[in-house]
Amino acid sequence: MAAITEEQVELVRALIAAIPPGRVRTYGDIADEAGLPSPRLTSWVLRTDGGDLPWHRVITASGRPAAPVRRRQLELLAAEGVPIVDDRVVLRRCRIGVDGDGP
DNA sequence: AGCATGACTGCTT
DNA sequence: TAAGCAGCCATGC
Repeated sequence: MAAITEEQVELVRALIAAIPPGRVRTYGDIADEAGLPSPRLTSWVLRTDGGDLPWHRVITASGRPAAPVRRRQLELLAAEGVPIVDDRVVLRRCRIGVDGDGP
């Protein structure tokens, strides 16, 4: 029996599904919102149940997509209008839940 | 029971 | 900016 409940997993999926086009969120943000004890659990949910979810809208805090799918994600994100520079997503412009205070 | 793995993050060099 | 290191939690062997 996993330490996390089905409710938590469901919440994670809901949060990911709620991400609007042209916007992205990090694993850590989703984990925090869903109440997961660690951002690694977000990857776990995505990897196991992410079949019907817009997984491409979930990226690492580095602004770089996950390794096994990074090529795919960059293409999908770019198609949605997400600003990408040098194979990297511009989080300060498309990240949700955080307001870029500006440089 | 113990060790290795992974779609991670933050801090330090 | 990039690279290295430790912490993190569930899963698989």
